[in-house]
Amino acid sequence: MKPAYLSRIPDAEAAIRATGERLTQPRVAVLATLMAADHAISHLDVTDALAKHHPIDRVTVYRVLEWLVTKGIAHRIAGDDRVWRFMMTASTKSGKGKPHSQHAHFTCNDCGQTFCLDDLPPKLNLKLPAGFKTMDVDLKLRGQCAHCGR
Amino acid sequence: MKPAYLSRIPDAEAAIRATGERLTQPRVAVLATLMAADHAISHLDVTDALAKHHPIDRVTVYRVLEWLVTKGIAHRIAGDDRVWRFMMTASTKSGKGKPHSQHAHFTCNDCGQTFCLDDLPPKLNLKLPAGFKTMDVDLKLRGQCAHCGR
DNA sequence: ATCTTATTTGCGACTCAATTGCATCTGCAA
DNA sequence: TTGCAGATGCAATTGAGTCGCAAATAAGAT
Repeated sequence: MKPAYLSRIPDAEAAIRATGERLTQPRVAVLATLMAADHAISHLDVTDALAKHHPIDRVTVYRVLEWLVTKGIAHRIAGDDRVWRFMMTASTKSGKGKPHSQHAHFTCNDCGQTFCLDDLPPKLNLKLPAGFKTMDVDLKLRGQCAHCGR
Repeated sequence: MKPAYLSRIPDAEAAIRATGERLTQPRVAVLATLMAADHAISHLDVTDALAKHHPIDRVTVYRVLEWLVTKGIAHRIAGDDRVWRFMMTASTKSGKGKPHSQHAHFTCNDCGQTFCLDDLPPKLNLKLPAGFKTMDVDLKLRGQCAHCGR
């Protein structure tokens, strides 16, 4: 069976071209891998997924991932194991708009996968102490995902 | 001027005694330091704070901090710089009850300090995808704190 | 189609928070 | 006071992420 990311290569190329910057093999491969994932993945997940058909240096994976974040194509999640995980931004998935500054992540205590819950939160009106100004919100949930729950 | 944590030593001793486990100097010193902090602090902050009067090995600080977390006295926050920071749980502060499973942290983009916002959220009723069960909620805010904002 | 050049990649070395193994020490109860 | 399970200190190790630099390459210019 072929790796799932192969089918996302055309999409990845289009997204990278849209940035106006260089279209390189590592960028295409990493972005396609990210597009094929339905949950947040680590740099190591990316490296492993590409090892067979598109081997890429670890450092390059780090740099491409970081580049995707600065372009607003992906976003970075701090895991409980001190490992960064990356995921397509919801806006990129739907193909338009800028990165959502407010979103929720769900990490399964059993399988360890992190999912991005795009629909949440409907609206949380927080009352901060006087003088505090919020610029970014990140809501993290831990529990049991649908797959591990049954 | 004396270190602020000295005045919390009696409180720290009482809290440790309440766990029914051993009362040791490192545990008292680390917990008193945590009690004296109004924001989340790293293991290095603890080590430095104690360096003069109660020098403690780095590894012991790590272990005591982890022990405090398992006892529900403190909780651990994953920072954006891959460094763990620790803070008293709200329930411990008020002196009763079990660790709150739902709380908010505010990290200042300017000074880098992380504060625990106990009052929040008033209530966020999340609708998860079918089959997902939430066991823990962590809300992280980033922005500008009251001190840096003026 | 080939050349030019700014960017990007790969590799090795490095940083640093955090962890582990183990010998020594110590709080606490008998 | 003593015995010892549990805690501490120290040295070595792990592993994610970063840095410097030479080699490779994408994309516009010739």
